[in-house]
Amino acid sequence: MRPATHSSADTNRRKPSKGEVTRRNILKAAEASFAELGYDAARLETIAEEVGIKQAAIFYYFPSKRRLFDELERDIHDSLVSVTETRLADVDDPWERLMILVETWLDFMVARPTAARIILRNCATPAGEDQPAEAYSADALQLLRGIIADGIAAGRFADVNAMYLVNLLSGSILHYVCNPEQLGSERPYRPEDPTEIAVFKTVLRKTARAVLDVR
Amino acid sequence: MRPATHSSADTNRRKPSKGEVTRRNILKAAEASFAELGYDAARLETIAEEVGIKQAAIFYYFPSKRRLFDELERDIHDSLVSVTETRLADVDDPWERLMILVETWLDFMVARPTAARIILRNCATPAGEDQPAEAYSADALQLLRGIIADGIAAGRFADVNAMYLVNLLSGSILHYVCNPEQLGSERPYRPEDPTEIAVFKTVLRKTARAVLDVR
DNA sequence: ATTATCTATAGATCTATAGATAATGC
DNA sequence: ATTATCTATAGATCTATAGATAATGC
Repeated sequence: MRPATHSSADTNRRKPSKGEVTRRNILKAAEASFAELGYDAARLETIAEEVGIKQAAIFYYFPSKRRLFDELERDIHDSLVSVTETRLADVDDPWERLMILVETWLDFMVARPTAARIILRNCATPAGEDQPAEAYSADALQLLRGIIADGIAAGRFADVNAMYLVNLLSGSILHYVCNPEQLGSERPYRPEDPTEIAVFKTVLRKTARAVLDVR
Repeated sequence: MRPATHSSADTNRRKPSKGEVTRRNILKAAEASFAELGYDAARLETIAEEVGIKQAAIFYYFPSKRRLFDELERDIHDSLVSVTETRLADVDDPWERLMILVETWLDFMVARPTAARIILRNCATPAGEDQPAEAYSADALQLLRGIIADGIAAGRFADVNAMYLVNLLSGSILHYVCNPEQLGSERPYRPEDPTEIAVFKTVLRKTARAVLDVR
């Protein structure tokens, strides 16, 4: 028998059964492995070991490695969209909304760098017929595009293709989180350092303001 | 017998022997495969097929898959540094130098999107003991850092950590090239379209100016 | 002769399945 | 009983080696 899908069971706070705990631990360990090594290099053996079970036990919870990965990606993007929408709920001004979105994304990636690495790897992979890579990130990007469109419609933003903002803002956010370890011993700044984050937010703000000709 | 390394032989223009041609074809096919699929998912079988030889023949030219990949990466970064230095040769003004560097990098990545994807994948991979991931990109990044440092020293640029510029500029350049296929059917812009490139260069220029407080 | 390529296959992994067994909770 | 996990292994790959053979160029 397959364990219950977490869909509604997870939402209602209940005593998490042993299986549910294991399932989440698998997802967590998988996220770390996939982020560090990429889909193909990541090994189910290692993931299971991290959880403290045998490799074959993973198949009790997930029908295949690919499905495990897919669920992970789904969770990452759903979480991002969800937290962004929450923070945007009470704000109307396009510029404020844009700033909140950018800061939320940065905070999210800093708190969950494994997600940033997985998304970055996705960006490197051209979308094929098998992999409609857009699918997962579409909602998040739509949020950003919508804000830009609103700002332009309201005459607050210059008429710029949202694509450039996506590349500039979300691209650099991902790099902010993923790059440091790349940059060697010289100045290994800590992306989770609050001071560093604050400075980078200022940089992002200046960037958006310049590109969108705000004020 | 191993074939001659391409080091000096390549530099002096000679009749390329059959082996040299095959070697280059392998590198080219490997670059396409590694870019599309990543190191682990890429298969030597596919690469050989693309070249028109059998998989085992690759080992006549390269001692291992890893070495093949390493040489590729070396070539990508050497080419980037080389073309950048050439274009920078006669320019002194820090701001002009920065703009030339950024435009050169963008042109390079647009002309060689496989390189962009490979670099992007590298960024996603945390540097381990085995992989001093910085090694290859160090020279290119040092070029950018040097220009920023000069500009700051000359009082032309605000005193900003070069890291932010790296994340912002090189990060978004990579995304500009790699992202489009990710963004689905809505507006699949062509990163190699000259008009698109010109606009994006303007965006990058505005960004750099804003962050560095130029003029 | 030397250089380039092929065939065949060893050896190492890695996912996934089958069936047995242990732990849990009503 | 049901849920969770284990052992054992089939089956599919994939890199890399060994040794044979074909093509090239002096």
